[in-house]
Amino acid sequence: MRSTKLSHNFFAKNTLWVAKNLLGKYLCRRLPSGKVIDAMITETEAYLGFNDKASHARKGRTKRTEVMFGPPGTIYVYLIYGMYHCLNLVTEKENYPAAVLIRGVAGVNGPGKVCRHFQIDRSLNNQKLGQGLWVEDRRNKKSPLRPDVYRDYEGQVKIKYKKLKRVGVDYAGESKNRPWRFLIAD
DNA sequence: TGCGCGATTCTC
DNA sequence: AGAATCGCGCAT
Repeated sequence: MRSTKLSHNFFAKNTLWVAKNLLGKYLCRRLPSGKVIDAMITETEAYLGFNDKASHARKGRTKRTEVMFGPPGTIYVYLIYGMYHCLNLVTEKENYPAAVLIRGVAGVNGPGKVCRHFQIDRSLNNQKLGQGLWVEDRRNKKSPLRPDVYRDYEGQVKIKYKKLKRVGVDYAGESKNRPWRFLIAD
């Protein structure tokens, strides 16, 4: 089976493109015990730029958001509601605040539960993808396609996805209705 | 130094 | 609908 670890270059692109194209990829984690676990990414959300009123970076560079200004492929983990961690992957170019929130993987729905499943906490914050955490593209041209996967006229593997409003950002004014949540269509 | 809140989840 | 629970950002 062909399996390629995504390079940082993959993340140095338009955040909406990254959020959409992470669907169907595999999130992989080397646990502290050394065991490697993985699951297919099924749901993402994009947080994009200075003018996104839903983004943590809407207030600019702060101690917390500094990581969102870092180089693409950086891991951003924060604690929410004092008890859940959320995993983001930093996108675009350095000094531009953007990231993709991993909202769900196969069998695990919800960003807090994703981090619990993968044993992700803030010790990974500001680290680079690669050692303890990485993403793989496991397109296998010889395996039968799932119902949510198809090929375009050039034979490229594509994934059917839905575009919806982001969750939990009602405070975000004009940004709250942006369709920047992506999930694999069932 | 203090205060209010949140890119959530679970229970009632 | 309400609770749990705490680091961060901003006001004092």
